[in-house]
Amino acid sequence: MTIDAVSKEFDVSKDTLRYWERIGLLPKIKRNSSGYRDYSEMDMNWVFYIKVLRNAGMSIEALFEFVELFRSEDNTNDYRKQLLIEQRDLLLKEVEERQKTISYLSYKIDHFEDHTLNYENEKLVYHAKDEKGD
Amino acid sequence: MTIDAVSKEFDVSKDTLRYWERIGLLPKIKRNSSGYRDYSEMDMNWVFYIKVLRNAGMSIEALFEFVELFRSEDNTNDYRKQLLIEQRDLLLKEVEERQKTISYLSYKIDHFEDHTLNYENEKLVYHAKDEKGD
DNA sequence: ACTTGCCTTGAAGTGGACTTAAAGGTTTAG
DNA sequence: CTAAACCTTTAAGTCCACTTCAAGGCAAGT
Repeated sequence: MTIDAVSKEFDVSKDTLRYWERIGLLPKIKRNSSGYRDYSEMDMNWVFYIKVLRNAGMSIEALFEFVELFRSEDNTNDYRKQLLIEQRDLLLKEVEERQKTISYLSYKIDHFEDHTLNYENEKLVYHAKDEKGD
Repeated sequence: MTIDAVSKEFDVSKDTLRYWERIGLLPKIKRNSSGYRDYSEMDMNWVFYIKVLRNAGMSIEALFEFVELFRSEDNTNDYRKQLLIEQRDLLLKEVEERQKTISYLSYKIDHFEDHTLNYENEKLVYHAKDEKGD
């Protein structure tokens, strides 16, 4: 598959695909007789994988660990699975943080009329455990 | 309150506090006789507010709109409230995206044994709940 | 053959959000 | 009084993740 097709298939710019390959996130892509990239099925899987995890906010740095672990022979599946679990839990924590801000904003919206900014009160609201307290 | 105290109270570096003020996210902070910053209660409210929204991933750009709207006289509360709602909904969407990746990772974890990377299948998994697809 | 447009590379540039440096004034402990 | 430990400013530097540029090779239409 050509770089243009892959770019369209996954909605990732051609430059980004070349960049990911250059820094080693993607493996060296095979070339056709003209030196153009020809992506294999496996390459596409990696593009999908990397895109999903990048979209979820995983850093390039973290993705290196990921990619390395899944490519190297001398790692057990248990270890790989553990990494997946770790990354999921990391994402879960991040989502929890976002949720806190969302309910804080909801509080501000619901109590808009009596709102005068007061960080001491709002700190309490912000850090209140997920109880729909009014 | 001194810059050092504010920095500690909100866990935001002094440099960042000066930076936020310089670019206009924070108002001009009053100075004491030595020219040192002396943060008022209102200033602290803004620090809290900005910190919460930054932590939630809101860009400086978006925060400008926010701050301006809440500072200017000629805007109705309705308009301000609308902005809060918009920002909350934006955050909600982002969280939904993250959730999708979380359940995708959960799927990968649960089906680890029979896993061979295959983006066509996994795309389906990833977009399972989200009928629209791309 | 020419033109248009896609592909290649390495290097340099961009944008966002700080962070650090340099040079100096102020406060406080001994 | 002196030195450490604060504070001030403006300007330059850093980090991340691309993105754009420059110079050229390859391919398809007319």
